This record gives sequence, C-alpha cells and structure tokens, in this order.
Amino acid sequence: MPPAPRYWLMKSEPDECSIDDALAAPDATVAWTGVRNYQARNFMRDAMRVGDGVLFYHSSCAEPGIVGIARVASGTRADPTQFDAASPYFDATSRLDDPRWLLLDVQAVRKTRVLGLPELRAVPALADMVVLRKGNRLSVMPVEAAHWALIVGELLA
DNA sequence: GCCAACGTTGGC
DNA sequence: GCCAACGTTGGC
Repeated sequence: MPPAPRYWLMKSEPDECSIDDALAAPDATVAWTGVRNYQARNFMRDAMRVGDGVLFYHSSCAEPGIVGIARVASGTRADPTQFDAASPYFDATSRLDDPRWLLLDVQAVRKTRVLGLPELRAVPALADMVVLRKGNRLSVMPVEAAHWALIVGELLA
C-alpha cells in the first residue's frame, strides 16, 4: 500500500475565511466548516493527520491561487453548521446522533505571495496537480510530495 | 453573468 | 442499476 499523502490543498473563499482571517484567529487556527462533498470529507476523516502540510488556496475570487502555508491541527469532528438552520451549510437530513459532515482545524503557518492559477499552469512539473484538472470541484485534495517541495521550497521560497 | 464540468437526486 | 434532470462549483 502506498504511503498516505502528507500534503493537501484546501480551498477557501476569501470572503468567508481568507489567509488573513486564519492568521488573525486565536492560535492562527480555524475550524474548516462547510465541506459538503463526500470525497473531500473522506480525505479529512480517513487520510489527513495532525501536522500534515496544507496549501491554503483562495477560490471564487479575483485572483484564485495559493496564498499561504498551513497545517492540519486536529482530527475530525462534527461540523456544527450542518445543524444550524440559519447557516448556508445547513443540512436538514443530517442527524445529531449521526452527523454526515465533518470538519477539522487548520492552523495557518504563514502567508505567501499569491501563486495564481496561470502561474501554476505554466510549470510543466505541476501539470498533473489535482487543482489544475479541468472541472475540478474538490475543496480538499491531496498534493504530491514533489509538488509540495517545488511549490513551497522553490516557487514560494 | 456565463457556462463547462461535475456530483446528486429521483423516476423508472 | 441506469441515466436524465437538476443544482453547484468556480474560473473567466
């Protein structure tokens, strides 16, 4: 069995939680609410471990791209927004005694320059990154160690 | 605002 | 279990 991925990319809409918001939070740590996709949830539940590296990505904004480095700071627990009827993430079919949606804590490590999509696409060694795949809609996805090394060690160094 | 791509739902 | 319709994501 291949080793579990140790690096991830997590998308956040900056209007909701930007890298600045995360850095300003107590302990620079935020609860990653709002994941409503089974594949993304399963990555969090089954594969992500405390200490794993995270590329903090801004989506649905003027300049989408990687904007910071973070780390996984907890295991998963129920996402309370699924039970909040006032939340856009409310899920009327999820049960308190069997929560469908999970979250984990993410701790921001540092803000970086914006490493935007056009720049990422221009690097041949990054061509098969999940985030660059056409039609990709995952909000939590694995990052290969070599891609992490190139991005964190060189492009954002 | 547009629209391609994708995941989910639900009828059959 | 199939698959068309629908809703959502997210870049542009």
